[in-house]
Amino acid sequence: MRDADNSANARSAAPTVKEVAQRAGVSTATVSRVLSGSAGVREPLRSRVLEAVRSLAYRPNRAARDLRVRSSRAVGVLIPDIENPFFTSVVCGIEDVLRKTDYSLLLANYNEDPDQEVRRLEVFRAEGVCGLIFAASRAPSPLYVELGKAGLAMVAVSRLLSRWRIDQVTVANRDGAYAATSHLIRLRHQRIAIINGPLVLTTARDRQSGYEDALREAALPADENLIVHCDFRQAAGYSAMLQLLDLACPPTAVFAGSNLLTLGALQAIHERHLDIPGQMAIVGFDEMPWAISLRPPLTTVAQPAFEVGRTAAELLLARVREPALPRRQVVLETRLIVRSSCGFESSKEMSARPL
Amino acid sequence: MRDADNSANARSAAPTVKEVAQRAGVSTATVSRVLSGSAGVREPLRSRVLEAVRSLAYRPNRAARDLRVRSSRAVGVLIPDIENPFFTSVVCGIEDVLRKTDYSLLLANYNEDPDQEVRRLEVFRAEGVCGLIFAASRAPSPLYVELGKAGLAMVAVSRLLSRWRIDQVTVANRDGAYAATSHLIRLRHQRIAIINGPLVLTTARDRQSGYEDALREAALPADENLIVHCDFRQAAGYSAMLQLLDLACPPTAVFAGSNLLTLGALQAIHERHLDIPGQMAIVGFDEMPWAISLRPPLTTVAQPAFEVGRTAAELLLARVREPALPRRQVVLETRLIVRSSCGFESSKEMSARPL
DNA sequence: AAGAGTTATGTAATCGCTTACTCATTCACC
DNA sequence: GGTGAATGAGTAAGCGATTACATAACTCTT
Repeated sequence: MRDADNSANARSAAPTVKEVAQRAGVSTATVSRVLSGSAGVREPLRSRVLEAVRSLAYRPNRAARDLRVRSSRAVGVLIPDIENPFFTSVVCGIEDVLRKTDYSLLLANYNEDPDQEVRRLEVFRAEGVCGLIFAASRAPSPLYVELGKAGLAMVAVSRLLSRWRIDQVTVANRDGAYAATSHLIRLRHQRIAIINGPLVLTTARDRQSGYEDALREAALPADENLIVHCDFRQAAGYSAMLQLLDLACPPTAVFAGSNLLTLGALQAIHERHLDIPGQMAIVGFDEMPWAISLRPPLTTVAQPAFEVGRTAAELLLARVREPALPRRQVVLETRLIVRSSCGFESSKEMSARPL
Repeated sequence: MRDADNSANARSAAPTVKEVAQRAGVSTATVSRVLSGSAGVREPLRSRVLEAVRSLAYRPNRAARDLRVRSSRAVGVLIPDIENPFFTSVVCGIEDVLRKTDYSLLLANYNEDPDQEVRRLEVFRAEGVCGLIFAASRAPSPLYVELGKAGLAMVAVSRLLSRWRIDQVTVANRDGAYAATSHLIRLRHQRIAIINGPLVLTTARDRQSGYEDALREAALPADENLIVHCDFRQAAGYSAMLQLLDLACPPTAVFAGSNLLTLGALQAIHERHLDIPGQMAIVGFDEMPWAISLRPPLTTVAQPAFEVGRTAAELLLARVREPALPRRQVVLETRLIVRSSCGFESSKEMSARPL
């Protein structure tokens, strides 16, 4: 029962173990053993196999291996928004550790869309990834828990869902938000707004706490109108800022809960031709390589995104190799970088600010 | 010869065709036929199979399918720099068309490093992608041609290597650069510098031509000192700009040949506390969502990155399905977006500029 | 030097799926 | 109604790798 020649689409006959074995004068088992680096194959054969592999430019067929072993060497990385510099940095961190292993990285972006999110997850499942690093959407699919129950190694980054008992790596969101808000308070702002992501996400919830804690500590009233929640996209930040600007009594400062929200807010402020920080101070969350070239240079809470990625990859690898490991949760530090989008403690603008 | 139970890592027994067949009371062949949507399976059986599939939540095992068919349903996308917004937009475009098919996307980033580039390519090869969309590095690996010869469907985006005879999608780089430079000339600049990528890449070469053409046409001398080549990273743009600024007779305007170069140049100018456009005008290449929030709002040549991605994906799919198609090369338009980083035709700064 | 123990290699089954081929129907037409 | 063609469903052979088991080839030890 020969199949028809389907050469059309196929690359011209890649060599197989069989051919390598033949050329080296050994069995396929021996070839496989040499390649997997395992157990003993003695010297005469060993190098003959290696030589045959080299001369044929043999690369094992992944599909065959995966089928046989029932698990692949690929880790899936699922991010909400590939156009968000924070996540791209995280990906770079993941790559940095995976590069040194023989695991490969499958990246998928779901564009903050829960439907696409499950679609991508299914692809990963079908593709048989051996592990998954992800940042869930605002409305995370139950598929995650299902995959977890099925024994897939997983680690959540950045956005956590509080009740999940899986490995996680995130940053000190509360502290960062607290630092940002305190900075604004120290600068004598009284009406401080926050533009934040959806509270389902711990990211947003923790940043919210930091903001509220700082306000409370300074005995500043919390004005409901100054708190706006939206998704994490730039367009949302833009509308949110517009909404704040249109308030009867608008804020004098705003804390934007993520880089894209910051960019959106900035855009709105500029469109209204307001002076920053003179008429509106702004502090962001997340560092961007071009933050210094923004108008004005942006004061922001920097997250160690690259390190988040590195850590996540390390946790994942550890769990892939040792599924029964106890659950770990790592929290990395944030750092307030003061540039000029909020003014300075003793600046002229400050004293000129209307109270 | 039963294998040992390797349940440790494996997900708990996913259902197989066999089980579906059993439950539906048909043969595995029938199940497969129903699922592949092919040829005739008559009504009583057809829906029984579908029902069984649903009730077992059956998903075909990709590894098995790929092994059998000797080709996968995954297209590889290889980009030079995931932190470059241009490429992330391209990826979004690709995703947008792939999403509507049953092809999945495998994304890899090589971080402008030729070594990593071949590493990633090998992974794709091993993973058995059915097609490849890529932007090659400054020193592209011969592995590309090898893959091409082996019959892999490929399309090059953005960065072309002139002698390759493969499907390509790019933009009107010469025209864009010409427009940018002419804009500067119209604004009465005489010493116009260019910070550009390596000339091996058609991207850089074409932008160079546009720049030179505009200069020549205006009978402006081409000063070697004002032309600097480097890689496409932000750090390179930064050093390049510094180098220009340190010239005995520095330029009054600069055309930066990509978004990251622009950001780097901007940073250098800001660090030197020079006024833009008063002391240094700048025009960039590539649009960024936050271009309007840059200091100052950036005048730039916009490329339709998303469309580049869409087109590339469409070309690829067409070629996967019909490998013998004649080679196609599509060039998309660029558009100069004038904001304020170059000043305006009749602005005060212009007349005040020292000649 | 012979048996026991150890290690190196080969044999062949198997992973889950697709599909060429075979056989059993059904259908159309005279 | 009988024959040939067309169509539906089943059988089973692989795809290329890994690996349990069998076997052959060594070490030792006494």
